[in-house]
Amino acid sequence: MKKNISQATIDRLPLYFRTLRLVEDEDISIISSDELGRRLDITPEQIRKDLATFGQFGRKGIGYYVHDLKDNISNILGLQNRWRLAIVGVGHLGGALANYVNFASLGFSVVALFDRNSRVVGTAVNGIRVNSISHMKRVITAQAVDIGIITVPAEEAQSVADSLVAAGVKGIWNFAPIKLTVPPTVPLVNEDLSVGLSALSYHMSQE
Amino acid sequence: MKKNISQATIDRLPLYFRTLRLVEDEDISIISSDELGRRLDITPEQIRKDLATFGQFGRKGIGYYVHDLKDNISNILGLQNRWRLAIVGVGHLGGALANYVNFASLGFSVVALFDRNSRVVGTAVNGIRVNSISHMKRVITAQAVDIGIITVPAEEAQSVADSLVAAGVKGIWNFAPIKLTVPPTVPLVNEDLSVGLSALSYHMSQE
DNA sequence: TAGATTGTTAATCGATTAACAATC
DNA sequence: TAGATTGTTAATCGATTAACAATC
Repeated sequence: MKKNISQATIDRLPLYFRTLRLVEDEDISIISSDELGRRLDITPEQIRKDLATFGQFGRKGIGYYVHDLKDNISNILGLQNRWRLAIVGVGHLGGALANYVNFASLGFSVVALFDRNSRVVGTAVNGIRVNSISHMKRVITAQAVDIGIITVPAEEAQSVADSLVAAGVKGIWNFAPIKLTVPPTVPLVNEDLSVGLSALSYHMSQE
Repeated sequence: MKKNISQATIDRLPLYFRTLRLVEDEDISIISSDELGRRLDITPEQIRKDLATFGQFGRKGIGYYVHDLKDNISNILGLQNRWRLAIVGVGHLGGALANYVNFASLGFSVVALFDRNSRVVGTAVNGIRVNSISHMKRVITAQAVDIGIITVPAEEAQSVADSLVAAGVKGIWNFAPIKLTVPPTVPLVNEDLSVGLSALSYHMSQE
């Protein structure tokens, strides 16, 4: 499928998904774009437009069936793939991500950990043994890893990205504050935490 | 100052800042929008437009003085304020943020930690003692905390946000996957990690 | 001077918002 | 039927890109 879907729309889908799960837990079976918008501070028009990009999920005069819409969004986001994750760099942040419970509830599972430091290799985090980076290719193949998460210092990030690509991962989630170069066939999402914090600082400094 | 500056522009400033620091370390004193754009995969026109929003920092025919531009961006972002941070929720993620070295290099310092769990209260993380949430107001005042970081489960996040606002923080950085309601005078930035990971999943699922 | 490069104005592109016909 | 609500088209708004005069 090759439509032109904006990143803004894609980034709102997880918010819809998250809210539909909460609504479902409240035993509400139908929701309007109005109510969904109210819960997220997003206009109902925006929500209908976003959803209409992917199909007709609602019923005129009624609203959206919560369970159906949730499943549809899950499929649009590709969550049914139950992606397998590897974390490279088991420092504080990598270790925290290895323990992050919200991933599991979205169908992701952490199946491999890597670190360069021989003092960390061999230890276990959340029940997962830490491997040496030098064994990356073998372990990633054996564990059928889909996504590589980079939580190493910026200086090492490009070399880790290269190794991950060579090992055959299908996507990269990068926490290192540096621009990575990867083949266009490998989707890359950057999660530079200092961007958000700096933006907050900016807003706090205004008037 | 009350111009209408887009969030997209604000989010690019930390990238410029980060790159200027690297460039400065390479002992390069002048850089063109072209070279800066090449290093970040951003068009030079975009960079000039972003910077022109805040003033005239370059010299026609020459480029930008790296050190000056870096300082100007730092001031625009309000980093000279050297904000003081408190982290509420010392689980894996909160603990990782308490140890995150990149914050210090941007002028932020973590000065207080809070947790609800009495087994965690009294322990120290990165040399900082964990306080009970019930002492939030007193400690935040005493430590002159500017920014509250929320790393508690979603169910507790709104109540923590309310307490932080009541205690007088000037801004909130929220990692809990839930929409928070805060007064318009308190800037709020959401850092929902599952958004980025879900977006990656989406892109990996396309064709 | 000739070449390089900014700052700014104009043109284009894309995303959001508004309006409303369709229909439950 | 009357009221509610979607899906979609049209209008608006805002951000990016292109062009170029100014000038180092």
